[in-house]
Amino acid sequence: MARRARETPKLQQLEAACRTRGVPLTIQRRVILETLAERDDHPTADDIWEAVRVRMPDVSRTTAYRALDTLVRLGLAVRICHPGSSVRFDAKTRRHHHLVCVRCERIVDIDVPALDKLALPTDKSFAITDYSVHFRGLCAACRRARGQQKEES
Amino acid sequence: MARRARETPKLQQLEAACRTRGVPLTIQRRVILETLAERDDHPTADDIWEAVRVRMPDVSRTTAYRALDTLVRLGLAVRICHPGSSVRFDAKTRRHHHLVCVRCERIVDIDVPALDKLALPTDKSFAITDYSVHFRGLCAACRRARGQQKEES
DNA sequence: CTGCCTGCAAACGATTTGCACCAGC
DNA sequence: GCTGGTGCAAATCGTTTGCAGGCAG
Repeated sequence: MARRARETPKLQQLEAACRTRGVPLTIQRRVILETLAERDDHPTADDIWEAVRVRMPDVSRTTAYRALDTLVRLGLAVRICHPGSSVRFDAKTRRHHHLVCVRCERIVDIDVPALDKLALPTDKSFAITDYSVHFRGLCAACRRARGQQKEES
Repeated sequence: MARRARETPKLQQLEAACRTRGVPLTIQRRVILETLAERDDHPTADDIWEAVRVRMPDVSRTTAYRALDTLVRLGLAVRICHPGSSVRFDAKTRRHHHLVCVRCERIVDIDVPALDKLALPTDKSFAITDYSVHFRGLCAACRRARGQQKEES
């Protein structure tokens, strides 16, 4: 009980990542990661901002956005289900899957018949009617680009 | 060549859906669906608007947005990878999957160990590093709500 | 001490909404 | 003809950016 503020594994990761990559470890980043890590819904940047303000009334919304961005860059958080900033549509309504380039955010269809008949998990509270698999990776162009400019911050 | 404008299967579906649900079938909706159906990238509403304007210079951007919305309601198109209008974050970076409520757009984590070791498809042009499965359905609350107010337009 | 980070306000881009007119049924 | 759709412009919402001061290393 008396040991100093217990370090969650996430915070330890943050410290490590900051040290390794020479990124300043600010209080804001710490609190924002902590807040995000406590939740298992999938909060928006604004949700996080609201939550963080309880402990830290002076954080600006901008900082919440920027810190989340940094956490993603450091690999401590992920953006869910949202490549790019605008909604995308698809007229192909039958089951199929997607390749998403994590760099340029291009999305392409992929047909993998073997994945079209996965058993739907039976969840008590959720009536599942369909699914699709999102594969993340680098498209050819981005793989080439990244190969050149090594580690980009 | 002389047969009248070939009806793509998508357009036939549109006609059927409109008739069934009493939704007016306008030229704009027709052209917008046609334009969307021709593409296999995953265009944004604006992309579609640009493309539609080639054939129909007077469509408004608003109509593109509204028609796409209608097409989704009619089940002729889907929104890709984007529940809600803002980015969501998750501190859980290890592989896991999601249940997405198509009505309230809530996203919750689901652990399905059986799905954690799917074989990654080998795509020539895409270097796949990870994946996750998105299950779509109705959460308990929405299932109840929808049960009551039957078919909502 | 130096540079990156933060806070604030303004800018921006995507999407939505209110209203008058027009087209499908 | 009635209802719902369209076009336009303004409003809104989420997110980004430019700049001056502050904190981590």
